[in-house]
Amino acid sequence: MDKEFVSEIADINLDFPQWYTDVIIKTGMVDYGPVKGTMVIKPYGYAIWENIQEYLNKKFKKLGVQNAYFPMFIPESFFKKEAEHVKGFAPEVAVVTHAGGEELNEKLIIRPTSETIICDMFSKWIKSYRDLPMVVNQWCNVVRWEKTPRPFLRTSEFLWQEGHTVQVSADDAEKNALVMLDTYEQMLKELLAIPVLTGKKTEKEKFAGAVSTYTLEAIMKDGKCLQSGTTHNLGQNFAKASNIKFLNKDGELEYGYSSSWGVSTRLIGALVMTHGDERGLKLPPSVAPIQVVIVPIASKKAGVVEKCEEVMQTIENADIRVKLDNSNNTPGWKFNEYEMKGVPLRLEIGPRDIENGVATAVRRDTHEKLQIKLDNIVNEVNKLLTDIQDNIYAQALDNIKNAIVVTNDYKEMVDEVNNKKVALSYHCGDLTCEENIKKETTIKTRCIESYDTEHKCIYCGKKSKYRVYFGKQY
RNA sequence: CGGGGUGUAGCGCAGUUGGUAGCGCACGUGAUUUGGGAUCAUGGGGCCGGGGGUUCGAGUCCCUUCACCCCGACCA
Repeated sequence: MDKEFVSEIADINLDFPQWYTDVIIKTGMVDYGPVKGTMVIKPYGYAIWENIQEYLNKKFKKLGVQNAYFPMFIPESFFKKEAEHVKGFAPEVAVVTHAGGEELNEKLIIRPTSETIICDMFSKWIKSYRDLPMVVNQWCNVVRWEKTPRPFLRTSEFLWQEGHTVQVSADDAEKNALVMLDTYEQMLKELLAIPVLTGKKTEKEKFAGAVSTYTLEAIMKDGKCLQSGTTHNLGQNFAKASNIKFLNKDGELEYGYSSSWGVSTRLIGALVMTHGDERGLKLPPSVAPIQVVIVPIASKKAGVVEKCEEVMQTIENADIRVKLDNSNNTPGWKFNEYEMKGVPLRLEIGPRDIENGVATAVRRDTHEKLQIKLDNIVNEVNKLLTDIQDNIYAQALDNIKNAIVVTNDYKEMVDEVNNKKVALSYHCGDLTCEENIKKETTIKTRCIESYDTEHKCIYCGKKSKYRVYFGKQY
């Protein structure tokens, strides 16, 4: 075969949506469920989710987060307590009207998010400032009846974690939202190798019922942005709706201040579209279900299978996720298969390698082929995996840098945004800066603003925060 | 919810003026193979998305319905 690889997925440059669908289906991450908008997360996709869970649970424990579980059915009356919340979610909730063969007295909402039910429980548990902060997380499914579903990116039912806290002060609630934003950013960087732009959502786009919403925006290979996580400072809005009151140090009764934050299985979609290439998935080693695949060459020749099994054991004992593919498929088939599945490192072991005391290693990220010594295999593999992880992040960072345009010229900014690029601009956000407001309202794209950095306003020259305008979005 | 498209074997498709349901891949079995998607032999697999019509006869024509995909408006 002349071709270096054989592709059974659409061309990433010609048809990105089809490429995405092909990749997630053909790598066995996901399948369509029988109900519109539902998906079956298959073992290869679920393993990624498990790795995300493992990472976050460790981080959460260090931050004093406790895991718990709340019911998925929410009484309609609970749901209606917070006016903005209802307005925001009503169009997409699923409602149970019948159960046990009878019509229910009170309809049950299937949670689109759990603020209302969790806050109701909190109101029973919280009496004093000594009970605070209350910090609880749950891993669960939620249902939002979306009109245009896509696997991982937008499904009628999806998996996520939702953390909910009650704090003693407005300041603490705000701080918590930012600490969690930071935690997510670290996770995206360290585990998924996805660089993000973080910022505060505009009034129009913030969470229904929140005081402020923070977001992490990742840039996909096609230039569109994907919201990859959010944290919210809910102020006293939900505390008032659910009657969460505590006695403060001065003996006064006060409403609590709450926050909430979540990331979902959408992260898997982000992973695919951030790193993938013409061969398919490209997974960072930290999150890859299979970090190393061993492909035996001429496996019927004496000693090959034995050597492969020995190497696999050695690597496995070092806590590296390794797979030995002893199937009857040809080596070429296996090369293509595991490249498509995004396995970061492939080890080929055949008679020639065994004779030389080496394995032929091929990197998924650079396609670089090198010989590594079998008697030092664990160190060599670990070194390569670390290097691959760093390189994949660097590549993604390059992409994002290329996508961003920093401009002080309004027209240029609009052009770039329409051109699917991401435009960074500085302005004061001051309602008295008329020119700013007038111009801004003509941009119809997602926009987030900084919450901690000061620059000069491009309109009036005053010290200001920056705003990031995204082109098309998922 | 608007615009476009597709439904025939697990997947990808063909099916002529309406006349016995096909091909490739995948799958089972046996053998030979193995450094970029192997070869031969042999075998299993179908309510042609659903419901109505027209007809001696419908995968094919007509009506209707459902599902899914893509592009827009709304959302993690």
